[in-house]
Amino acid sequence: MGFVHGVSSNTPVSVEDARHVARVMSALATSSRVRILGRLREGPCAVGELALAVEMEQPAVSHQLRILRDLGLVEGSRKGRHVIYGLYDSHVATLLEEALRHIEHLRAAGGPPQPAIDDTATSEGVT
Amino acid sequence: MGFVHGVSSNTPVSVEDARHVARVMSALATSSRVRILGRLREGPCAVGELALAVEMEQPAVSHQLRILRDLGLVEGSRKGRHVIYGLYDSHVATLLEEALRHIEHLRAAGGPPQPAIDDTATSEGVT
DNA sequence: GATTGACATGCATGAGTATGCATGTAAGCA
DNA sequence: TGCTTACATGCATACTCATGCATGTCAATC
Repeated sequence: MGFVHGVSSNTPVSVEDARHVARVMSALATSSRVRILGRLREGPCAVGELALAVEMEQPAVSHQLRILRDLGLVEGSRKGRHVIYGLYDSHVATLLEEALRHIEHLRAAGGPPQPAIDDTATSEGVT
Repeated sequence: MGFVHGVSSNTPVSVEDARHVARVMSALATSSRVRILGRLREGPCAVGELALAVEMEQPAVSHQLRILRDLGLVEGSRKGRHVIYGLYDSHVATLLEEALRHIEHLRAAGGPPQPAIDDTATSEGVT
């Protein structure tokens, strides 16, 4: 059993922080948003283009963008009749990359318990 | 506006990866689990102790532990009549710390849009 | 100013899930 | 074996929330 003891950083997590973390992380708790952020990581783009890229309907994308915007993860600015969205800052990209790196790590490790679920219908709306 | 273009890492995120990320991150999407992980980060401990630490009822903690276990974030081993739980590996701690670092970053930046919601009742069961 | 294009928002629906309560199960102890 | 402690699991409930459809709004063009 490879437990991880308080090796160097055992700062207690306040309830407030926990809530804040949960809120921000909940943005990455849905694959649709992760895909949106993933696309945005490649560069800013308009809503319609985003919808095509992630294969979702425009209203759905707008809804998710609103959430991501409220959380301060993305930012949009009007450009003519388009609204170009992009990641709020590089820190967001870092967070996303850390998440990706993590699952990569899991894959490499052979994956701990890797649920048997096919995951095909995990909060996903597959048209 | 300070958009983040594809400066160096624009690897497209596959749908599969997005789902996986979403799944893992959903573990951190609830403050109760974040608190549990936060406590565990300080060192392994039994379920009852955990329940006291995070101020939740034992069954609730068990339920969340099951989820975290299924996701491979924590690990438990029987020690007499107790079951000691701990973070699965240091990578989990890293992920948690990155999340904490992120909200710290947000705070420092004055916080982008910091929703006006009091958040007092955001999926939380305040005894 | 009327029309078309591009997003955003409102509303309703359906699914996932966190929590509480009661109960089941494993492990020490008398 | 019977009892108590420490967790886990089942079930029911309430709630959050992602999506779809319809509609409203802002901007450019004719």
